[in-house]
Amino acid sequence: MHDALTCPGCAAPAQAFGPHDHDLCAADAMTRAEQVLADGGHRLTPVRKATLQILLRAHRALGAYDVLDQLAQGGFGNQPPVAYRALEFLEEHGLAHRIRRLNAFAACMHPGEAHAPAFLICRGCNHVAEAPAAAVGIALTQAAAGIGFAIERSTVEVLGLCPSCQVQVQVPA
Amino acid sequence: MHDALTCPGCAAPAQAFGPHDHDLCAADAMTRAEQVLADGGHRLTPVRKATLQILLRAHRALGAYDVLDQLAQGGFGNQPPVAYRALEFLEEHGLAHRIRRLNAFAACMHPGEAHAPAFLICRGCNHVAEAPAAAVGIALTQAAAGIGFAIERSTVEVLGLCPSCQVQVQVPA
DNA sequence: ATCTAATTTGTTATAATATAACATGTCAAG
DNA sequence: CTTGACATGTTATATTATAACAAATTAGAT
Repeated sequence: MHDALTCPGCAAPAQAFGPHDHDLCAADAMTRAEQVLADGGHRLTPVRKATLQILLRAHRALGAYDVLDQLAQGGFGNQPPVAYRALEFLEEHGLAHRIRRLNAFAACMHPGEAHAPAFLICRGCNHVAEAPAAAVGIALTQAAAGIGFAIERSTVEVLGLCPSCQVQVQVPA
Repeated sequence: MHDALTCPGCAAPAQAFGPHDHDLCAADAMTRAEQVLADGGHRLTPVRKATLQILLRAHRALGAYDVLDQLAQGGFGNQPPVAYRALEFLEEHGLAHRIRRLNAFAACMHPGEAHAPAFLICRGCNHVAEAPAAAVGIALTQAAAGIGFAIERSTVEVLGLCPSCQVQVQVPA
């Protein structure tokens, strides 16, 4: 059910939906994750590290139970809270993103950098890409400021068709 | 669990989180809903109408099972698909919005008008307001166009504190 | 070193949300 | 007044998520 591929921020925008060397863009993510956590005085424990590695290796958005299966295979607990806790921890610290439309989670490829992620979800190939959405964040902040609302977290997700699927797939999922 | 108040588009932006006469702004919604559906050759059947009325009267975001309870009390079926089908129908036709962060649904107060809704969810008082987000839509469209992605539906939700809760509530939910 | 307090992990159980599949009913067009 | 499309009802189950508590581990204080 969860076959949504993703590599947010992994390539330049123009290549986000194209092929690229995921190992290269993911290689550094773990290191930076450790830095981010160390800076904040938090720990990248075994389950958390394994969870992040699962997301990084998957190179796509995974459901919590998909992650749980892989954690269990790795010798960790096999009950839902094991996965949910690790995923929530990663999200809290900006190391993973939750994609609500898919009930799924994806590794963040540029932890530490402030960013309000905007996800482009292709209903043709199920790829998920993170768009350069600084302008979106600014527009949102301004709209909120207009009525005195203080934004803390944002969810920006769009569903549509990526370039290649615009040619091949025209039927709604 | 679902006590998220909402009245999207019901008042001017500055009053979105303030008091206002909901009956006035909701009064017209049903009429416009009927027009929108008639124009498209669709039917506002009893369950659908009842569902929309439930959302309008609630004046807030309701979970599908909350809606279902009220439908059942109104003599309709009491099984989940009854509510989900009506809610999905309303959403498809722009008469209701799904708020994914809350797993909830809210009536749209200005059906027919093209709009990519942006919701402001206050974690203090659970109010939900729809922000004037034309700029957000434009920014999203441009970001997507930059990589050739064709947007079909968008989800824009932010969590934070509304003006009054910024004074009273400072503790995360 | 080792005690203590806080954090983390594991487990049990269950809650909350959502959909598949099929039977029945309704409605409008021909 | 029949037929085909659409809508509703129902049964059953799938999927996603959390509450509550026990056991283990870790970091810091002494």
